[in-house]
Amino acid sequence: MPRPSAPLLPPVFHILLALSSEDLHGLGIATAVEDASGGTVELGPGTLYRSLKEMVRQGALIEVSSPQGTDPRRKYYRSTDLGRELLREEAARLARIVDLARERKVLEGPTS
Amino acid sequence: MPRPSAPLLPPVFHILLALSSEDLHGLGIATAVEDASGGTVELGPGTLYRSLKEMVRQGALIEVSSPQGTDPRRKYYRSTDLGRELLREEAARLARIVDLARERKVLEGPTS
DNA sequence: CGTGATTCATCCGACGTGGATATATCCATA
DNA sequence: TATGGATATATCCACGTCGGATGAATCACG
Repeated sequence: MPRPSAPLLPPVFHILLALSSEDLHGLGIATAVEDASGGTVELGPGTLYRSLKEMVRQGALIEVSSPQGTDPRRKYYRSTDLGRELLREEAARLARIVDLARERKVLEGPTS
Repeated sequence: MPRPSAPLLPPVFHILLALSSEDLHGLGIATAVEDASGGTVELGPGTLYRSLKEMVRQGALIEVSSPQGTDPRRKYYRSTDLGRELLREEAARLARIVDLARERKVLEGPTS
């Protein structure tokens, strides 16, 4: 069971971020997360479906009817107000950390 | 054993960030991380000392002599070039994610 | 001195992760 | 329309990480 408010679990955060712009189904979320992060974030099926189930139970996501013409096996998900709120808080938390890193000039250095 | 390049473990990242501005000893790092993150990141002794040992082994940190007048039991650590490089990469990775969140306007919403 | 606080360190239970695996069903193609 | 590969959801399990509990040494202070 995830923690109440504290830092969002990374998979949950990335799922919410993927769903911030459009409804997606399970595997669609996985690939969206994968290439939105440049391949640095991996979402195995175990983590994926476990997270989705838990997020629906928690009220961060709802399942919506599949768009016409798509594989009927797909289950599409949409972020709720709660989901957007959780995402916003976590993004703000990360933003503060990145700002701190900027203040300390840790982002400067060898141009990779 | 940590993964090769992939996302830094959060504790390692926060330790490197804490050491980016000054040399600190174990417990000093823990408190620095705690309040730099506004209390959202906790560093238990288990995670702390395990991480420090591993980071020294890996070459991300070195132990330095304690400043004069401080508790001699304290072991002070300093970030190495490798440590700064790892920190820079991870900070850049987080910055990309935050930027993506900004593009999607997820940071806007109820003024908390 | 001696008592409580500080510091480092290790151990262990709890939990999250992602791959392996299972099952069903869709789609392409012949 | 039959068949095989791809797709999709779902569960299970081994592994790794996390942080608290605990221990031991030593410091500061009355």
